[in-house]
Amino acid sequence: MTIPLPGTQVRGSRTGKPIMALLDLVGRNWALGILWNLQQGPATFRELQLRCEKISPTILNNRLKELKALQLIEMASSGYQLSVAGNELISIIFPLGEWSHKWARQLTGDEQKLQLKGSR
Amino acid sequence: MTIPLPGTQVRGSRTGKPIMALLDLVGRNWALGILWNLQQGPATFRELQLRCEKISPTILNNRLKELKALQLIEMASSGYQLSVAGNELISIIFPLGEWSHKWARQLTGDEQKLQLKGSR
DNA sequence: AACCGTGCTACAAATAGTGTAGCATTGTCA
DNA sequence: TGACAATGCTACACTATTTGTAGCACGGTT
Repeated sequence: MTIPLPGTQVRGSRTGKPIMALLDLVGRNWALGILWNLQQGPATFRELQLRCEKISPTILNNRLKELKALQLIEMASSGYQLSVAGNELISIIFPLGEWSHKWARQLTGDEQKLQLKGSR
Repeated sequence: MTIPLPGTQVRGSRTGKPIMALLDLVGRNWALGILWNLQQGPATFRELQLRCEKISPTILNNRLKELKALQLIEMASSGYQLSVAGNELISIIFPLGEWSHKWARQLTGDEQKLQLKGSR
């Protein structure tokens, strides 16, 4: 998979509008999960595997490469950690944590309305 | 693909913490892109296909089903539109639009440091 | 030298996404 | 009424991505 560098053609946009590059990036499985888990502090490769419960090393490595190339994370002696930009990104997204609880309460409140089966 | 209902086991978390369900959801290709494009107002299925430049009807339909089940969008006479919750989600994420420009400028500024090839 | 723990790769199987074609339904309008 | 167009959406074959397990290569320790 190519790295969604803003300004180049990315999945979902030939114009390469930065937001589209960003949405391509975060639309990749685990990308946000990795950043989210790095909030708790730097982690080694294996530590990250644990924090992300069920990530495979292949995909962890792919995402790390992409996030590194896009300068959202960096490797220090203590392991992988958020870069300045990565921190900014996470802090924008941070309110999602609290919002998701409210959303979850609302959803399970009217569970009976959901069609959970046959989603594919 | 199963719908990442908070409270159930989702990709990346057996505990089903709401934030993990949410990250699973937005980590799916096009999920955020669809919500983003709905900001401009309601759209029919075909209109959405156009706004999302290159989405296939199969995946558009899958994402719409998921987003509907999770009550982030709803269908009205004018087409698909953001629900109240969907609007909240998007407004949290909205600052990403501006941030992505800054990020893009910074990235292209030190382009020579990137290894763009061989990312996979 | 034998033993860690590390980052990371190989590889086959499973899963997800793409792109084109087109079906079924509804609403127009002659 | 019947041809036509637009809609939501599915079929299907192909390709791309992810998963999960195994394990290699390297740099410390003991």
